[in-house]
Amino acid sequence: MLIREVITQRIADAITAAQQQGALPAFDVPDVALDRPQDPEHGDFASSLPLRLAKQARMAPLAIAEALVPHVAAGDPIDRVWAAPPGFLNVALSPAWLQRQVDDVLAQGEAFGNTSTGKGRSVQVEFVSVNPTGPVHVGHARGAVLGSTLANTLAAAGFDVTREYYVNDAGTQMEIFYASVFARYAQALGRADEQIPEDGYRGDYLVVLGKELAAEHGDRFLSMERKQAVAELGAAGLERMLDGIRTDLARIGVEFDVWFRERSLFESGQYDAAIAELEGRGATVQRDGALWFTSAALGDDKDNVLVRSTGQPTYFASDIAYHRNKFEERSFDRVIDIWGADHQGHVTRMKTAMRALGIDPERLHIIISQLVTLRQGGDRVRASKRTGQIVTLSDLVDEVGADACRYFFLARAAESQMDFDLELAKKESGDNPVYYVQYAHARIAGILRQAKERSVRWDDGDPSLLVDDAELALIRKMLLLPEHVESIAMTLAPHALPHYAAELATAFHWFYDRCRVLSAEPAEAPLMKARLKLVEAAKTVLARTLGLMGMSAPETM
RNA sequence: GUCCCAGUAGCUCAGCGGACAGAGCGGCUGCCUUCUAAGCAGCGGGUCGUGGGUUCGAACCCCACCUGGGACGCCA
Repeated sequence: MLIREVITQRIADAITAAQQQGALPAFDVPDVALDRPQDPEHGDFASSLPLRLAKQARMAPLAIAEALVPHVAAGDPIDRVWAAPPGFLNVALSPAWLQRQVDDVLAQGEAFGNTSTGKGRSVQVEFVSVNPTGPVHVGHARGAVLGSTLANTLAAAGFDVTREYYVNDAGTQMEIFYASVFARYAQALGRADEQIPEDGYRGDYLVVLGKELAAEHGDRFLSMERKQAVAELGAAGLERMLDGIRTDLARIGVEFDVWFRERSLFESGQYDAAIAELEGRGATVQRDGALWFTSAALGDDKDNVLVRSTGQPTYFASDIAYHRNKFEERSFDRVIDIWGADHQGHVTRMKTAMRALGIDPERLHIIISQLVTLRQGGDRVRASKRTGQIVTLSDLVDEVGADACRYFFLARAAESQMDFDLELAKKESGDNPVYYVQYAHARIAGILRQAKERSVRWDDGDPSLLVDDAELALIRKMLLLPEHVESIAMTLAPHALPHYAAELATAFHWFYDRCRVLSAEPAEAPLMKARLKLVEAAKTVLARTLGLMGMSAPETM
């Protein structure tokens, strides 16, 4: 049970008790609305409940707060409860309880930070899903980092998480891709007359791919029947593109449990079944030779084509089948999609489609990750594939490294457009928040390393000796991790994590500056051992936080 | 024209119904005989885009407008 839940319950009980004894009039007990006040003067927790209750109770807010104080059960973990103008109820945790949490953190080890929020419910996080027609660029990378961190955090919060990449290996764009691959392959074999289609993929990476395929397969596809050659060579090209995408993503620690093929929806009949169900529910109409989803009648701003007059299904149609598969075939309790800003217009119609299929759209959470602008000094480079200026993920990792890449992408809310400052990310100094956080971990590791070299044992250390403000502040900060995990699982906004990591590092650096840990003085041995416990616990929490963010926790720097 | 996102310190961004609006970078001052100064402490810096409204209380909710970005295709 999280400490905030304990406090919440104590206050709720206090209201009931106060009412029973006539100190407060009768009314329904609302949510306690517990805050973590910014100012330490206001305690560890604060409730503005009395302010909200004033009208209902017909009492002054401060009087309500004062009436509640004597009814909040005293004793661990609460040290003090008091009313503060204009009507807050403040709660301070007891130092003794805080000290004991050090042993608790050590006992939990790598599991510290876990919560039972998810209760084992299943959640799928589908992210990146870049069309395998080109390399991963920095805009996709933001979604990749966001998705993997969200997945890590949801797993920590007790959800059964599936990380999934949707491979668009069907549809018109792939036909164009296959034709482009074939042209580059033929060109690599000296056939200058083979041209990239009008709207084909012209990136240099396909020239390279064409040469590789030519080297591997020779000219046998040139003598084959054209249609079959394009299909077979295209399939080989697709797998190579996917390998490249997989490799690029692995460099920033992004991995998937499932690579779901769009084609499988057609092969298994699930696509037909989804369309048939929409038709059966009366959500479609034939018009101008095409099959339309009548989304306008369901509240969307317009209808959308499902099957073109050519008989070709649209991307939207197979995506509906895909989402039906997530909810119906695989029964995920929740589904989280992370899409780029250019898919924003797709959100409403997908939710509308779910409703048309009888699936509660509330189970589908779509996060739109906004554009990334790369900045190098004063110069700005738009990171968008369609403007022609491709800045690949691979280039970015070469430039700034995986950890900086992850930290900077994570530090911004998904819905905010962001600037990625390459200069700052590359700086190997404390100006760079990445190093600031990792340096704290390396400093901790250094202390523990030296303690071991001196054969110091600290498993019998007594945390009740930790009374310095910096020591208690560090403990308090450590204990916030599970609250952040829980909150991120609800808000799906992991950008709180890097901010928390920086705060935790600050708390440690302050402690480090004020409290010497290692000592050769026998008289100081008990305090040293207590501090070693604290330091080890801090290392556990910092490493876990970095782990959730997919970043490394260096032993030395 | 319609829809979505953003507008908070010189810059990049947190905060999104409560107690004097925060951090990092940049600027200025101090602090290394002792566990890594990739650190710590301090100073300076803001009509929270504008105008209304709701509320005991608004950066946060509602309405209108302004600015920037994105989306409005039988592309994905």
